Amino acid sequence: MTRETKTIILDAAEALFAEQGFAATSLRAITSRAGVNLASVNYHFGSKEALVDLVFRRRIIPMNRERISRLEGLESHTGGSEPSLEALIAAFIAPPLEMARDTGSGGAVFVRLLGRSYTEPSETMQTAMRAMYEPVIDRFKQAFARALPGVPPEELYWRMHFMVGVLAYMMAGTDMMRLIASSRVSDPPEIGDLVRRMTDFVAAGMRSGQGYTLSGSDGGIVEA
Amino acid sequence: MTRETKTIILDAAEALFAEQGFAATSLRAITSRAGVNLASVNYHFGSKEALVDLVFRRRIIPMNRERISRLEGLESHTGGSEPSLEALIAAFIAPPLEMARDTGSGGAVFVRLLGRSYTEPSETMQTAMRAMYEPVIDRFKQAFARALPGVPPEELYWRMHFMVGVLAYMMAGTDMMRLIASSRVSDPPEIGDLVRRMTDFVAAGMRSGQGYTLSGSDGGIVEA
DNA sequence: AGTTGATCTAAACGAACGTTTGAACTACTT
DNA sequence: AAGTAGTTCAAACGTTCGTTTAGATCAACT
Repeated sequence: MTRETKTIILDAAEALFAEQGFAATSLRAITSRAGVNLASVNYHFGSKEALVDLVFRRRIIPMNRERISRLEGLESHTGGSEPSLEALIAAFIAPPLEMARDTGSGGAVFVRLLGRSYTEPSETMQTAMRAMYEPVIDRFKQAFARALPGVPPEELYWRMHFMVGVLAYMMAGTDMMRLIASSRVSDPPEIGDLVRRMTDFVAAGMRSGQGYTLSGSDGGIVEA
Repeated sequence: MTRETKTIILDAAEALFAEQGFAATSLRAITSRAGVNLASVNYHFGSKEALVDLVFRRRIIPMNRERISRLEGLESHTGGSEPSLEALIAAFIAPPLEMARDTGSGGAVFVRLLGRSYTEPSETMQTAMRAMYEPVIDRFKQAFARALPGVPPEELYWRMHFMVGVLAYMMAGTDMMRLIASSRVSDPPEIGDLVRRMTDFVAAGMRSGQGYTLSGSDGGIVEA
């Protein structure tokens, strides 16, 4: 069956890309893991590059649709009042993290791959990511601006950057600190817990300096 | 001269790794850019893998020494009182970000590379990073625990994760949002500004739920 | 001047890469 | 039963990879 082979290849490629990266993963490794012929990739996808593109497109598009959907749900169900900052953040970060939970359909593997790809420098990857993320970032930026009227646009821009950084790192799941930590804590992070921890952290960061915190950051610390 | 050739190769490799990643960068590309013979890499370093290792070791070790040095400076100069949370965060994030400013000696290029490598999945990279980061993480963990007595160890563990995530993403400098942003803001981020913005964001996040914020999340971490 | 040890050079090694080819196989139509 | 369009297959294409080799070049010391 046509459909099956393509899917099998996509799944195998996804897993290997997440484990080793794009350049380090050969078509032979992919087809071998998928149990299909080497030529299948070029037959069904045209090239390795096109395969990479489809691996991402297949998951990112529904994931971002889910984000937008949750955001619109928040905006319509609150009546006149604005959705809370925490709700906005959760709408943005929960879809990928919940995807990480579903180990069955390969979502978990993809999330790791996506997390790594946020910092992928290749031109192809950058433009592809940009195209897929543009509408999401735009919508959320407006929502955050309404939820944080006291934060100037430039500052908000940076804080959204910071949020993306936190999310990308957790998605990549490198767990640098876990590898190191002398005091090992709860090993399999519960997704609901993680979303809540992250939401609280990011929300506090986004509100900082608005009179909500006691943060006494004097510029003096910076220069040394 | 022995010293020079090794250094020239290290610089060229560093730049290309940052631009394209490890696997996508060939020894021929490195030696060509460095203007040396192809065999030089194997002669001076033994293998490509050993070259990669040295590229990191050369910069990370002094960088982490600087972090520890700033931390010790804080701890000794405050007399009896503990250093502020903001000061601790700045001691951790400023060295790499300031390194990103020095475009002359290649520091800027290395910071991008290092940021990307936080999420590098290869076994070699992971264990190398672990060995270099272990002492730093341990020391800062203790300092943060003293500065945030109300945050339970497990929660603190996650919040340090979040801090590393923010830092790694900014170091990688992918600027996903900048590529997208319809409203372009200040283009070359001033390092001092960035350190302050990031410190404020992370500090607020680290303190969240301690009664310092109005964060309305229902999480059970409420501290008197 | 000549020997020695370190460094550089050009050339080649086998292995692995992405891609292409033409024939075999499969399922379905007429 | 023959034909056809879609798919799979083994094999090979030319290229590039990391690494190795043997000889040239150089600086320093007896």
